[in-house]
Amino acid sequence: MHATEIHGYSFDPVRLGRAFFDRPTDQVARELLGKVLVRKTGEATLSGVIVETEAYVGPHDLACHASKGRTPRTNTMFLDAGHWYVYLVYGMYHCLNIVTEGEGYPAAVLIRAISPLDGVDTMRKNSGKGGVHDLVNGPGKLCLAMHINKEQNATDSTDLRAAMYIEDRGIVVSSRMIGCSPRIGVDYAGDWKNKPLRFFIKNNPCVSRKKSGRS
DNA sequence: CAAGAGATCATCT
DNA sequence: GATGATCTCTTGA
Repeated sequence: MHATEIHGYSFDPVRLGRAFFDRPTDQVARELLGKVLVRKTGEATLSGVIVETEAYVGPHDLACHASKGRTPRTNTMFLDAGHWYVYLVYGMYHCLNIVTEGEGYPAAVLIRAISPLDGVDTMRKNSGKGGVHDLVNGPGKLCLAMHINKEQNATDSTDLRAAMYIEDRGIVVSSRMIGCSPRIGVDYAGDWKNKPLRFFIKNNPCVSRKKSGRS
């Protein structure tokens, strides 16, 4: 793939390996900002810079699916770090997560929004509509545009043959560019609904538009 | 602009 | 039988 160039300085992309994801979930969620999600389908390569994430930190986190125990669905979150966890919400939209921390410990990061890089035309075709900024600014829309579904569930992003993975292209996101808020859509989660576990790049036009802040 | 409803179904009780 | 880690559209101030 092409190297990223910033101020004449070229950076060769590096695919993130298991060690990156096998760390505390909130830290992984923060550091995923600025990394690049790459999705290869038969017809195209789609990619974008991750600009919004949420951490679901373990079985004690009442917003985390795994707080209900190990079931056929949540089993994916118990896999080793770096696996994809994809599920259907509201009978209609898929959500893309990447498993974090060690095998047997259920936690993951929800990828909520990206800023498109490659394959914008294909994304628009998959979505059926939308301007560049409205294509992938939300977990459901992101999966629709990038043609992500349960076929990717429980696959390993760190496998060299993987059709979907995350790479570092040398984009630097300093801590003062990062905003933080409660997670979205988890009002049922008791004490956990207010925990600041949503992370986003401040003032980025591709961050999903919903309560508590784009700034 | 904010608030509310409806779509729609896999998953778990 | 109830419930969502969402999104879009409609209503009303």
